[in-house]
Amino acid sequence: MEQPSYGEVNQLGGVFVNGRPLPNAIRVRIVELAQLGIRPCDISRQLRVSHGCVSKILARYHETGSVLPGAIGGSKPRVTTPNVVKSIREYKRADPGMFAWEIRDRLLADGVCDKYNVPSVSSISRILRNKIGNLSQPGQHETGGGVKPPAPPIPYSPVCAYSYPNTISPTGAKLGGPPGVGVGLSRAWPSVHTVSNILGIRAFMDPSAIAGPEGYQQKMEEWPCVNRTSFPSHAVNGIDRSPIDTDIKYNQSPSSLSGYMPPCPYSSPSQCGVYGGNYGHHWQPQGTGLAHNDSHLHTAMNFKPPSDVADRKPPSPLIKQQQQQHEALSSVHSLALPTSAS
DNA sequence: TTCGTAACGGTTGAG
DNA sequence: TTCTCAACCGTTACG
Repeated sequence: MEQPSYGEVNQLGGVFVNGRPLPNAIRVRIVELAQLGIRPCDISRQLRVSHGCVSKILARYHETGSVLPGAIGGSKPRVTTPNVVKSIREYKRADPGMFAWEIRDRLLADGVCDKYNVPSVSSISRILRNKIGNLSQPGQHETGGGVKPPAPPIPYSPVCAYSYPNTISPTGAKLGGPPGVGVGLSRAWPSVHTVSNILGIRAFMDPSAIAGPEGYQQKMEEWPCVNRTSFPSHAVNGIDRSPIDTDIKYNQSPSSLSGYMPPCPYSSPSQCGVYGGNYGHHWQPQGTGLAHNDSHLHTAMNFKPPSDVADRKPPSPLIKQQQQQHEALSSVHSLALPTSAS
């Protein structure tokens, strides 16, 4: 794919990459602020993220307990696994007059599939037509009961469980507005009691504080803060998402990184690129009085048990996701973000 | 003013 | 290797 050359600037002056999720750190921050009682509209203004996005992220968090973006791209796991096809074939063989909806019910009743991965009636019909045609359409293709069923052409694993993988899709970061858009937070939030100052993220969100003299002109791939290799690369939702490191197209070489920022003092899974990057020149959280009090944030970020999710989605991936998320959060918190000035 | 959400244009990755 | 398609993304605009 084409690497995004530039981020875009939204109406609030925030930088975003169209089509890509906000950095995890921002997502986490949105939830943190919300849990601190900050209104979504204030969060939107403060983080310069559209209120729609804030609303989405918070809604998603409330619904799933996850701040992580969903899995982008790819295809849903196929439900017509060889096992399902085999079962359908057996049902049809036992009762050639069986309707697709009956087969569907039977798949559910027999536990071959569950409600999440049971094929649709149309899918079953397609299976009957394409894969078991000689059984489903005896009038046309019946060649006798001894026909050896064709081998399922699909080489996927016969796993029925349908997962809804969520991935960490951290992407670019706030780098400041475009030339002329560098409206510092100090203008919109002049008080030292602003969310930014309270949480110590002014440099993070303040283009004037973080953008170079050329403002927002760097290509995305040149953004020192955009480097998804800095994100957790281990399993997400039970899926080894090690490729997640490579799916960032606008990464950078370590040399370029060091050219913009001191070596990240944080562990690699952290979003040092997001919060560090350019901001590192202006913001040295470690060892400062703005040391991040992550205890309250950890408290604030206690994720809801996915009780409501269990009924909506297969649970285990989400649990793993939340574990992943917790690690991500720990990573974020390990940035020693100065979320509290006190 | 605040908030929820549909529409939109974009990215992504499995098949 | 390339293409397709359906998932997701965040922004914008509207109510």
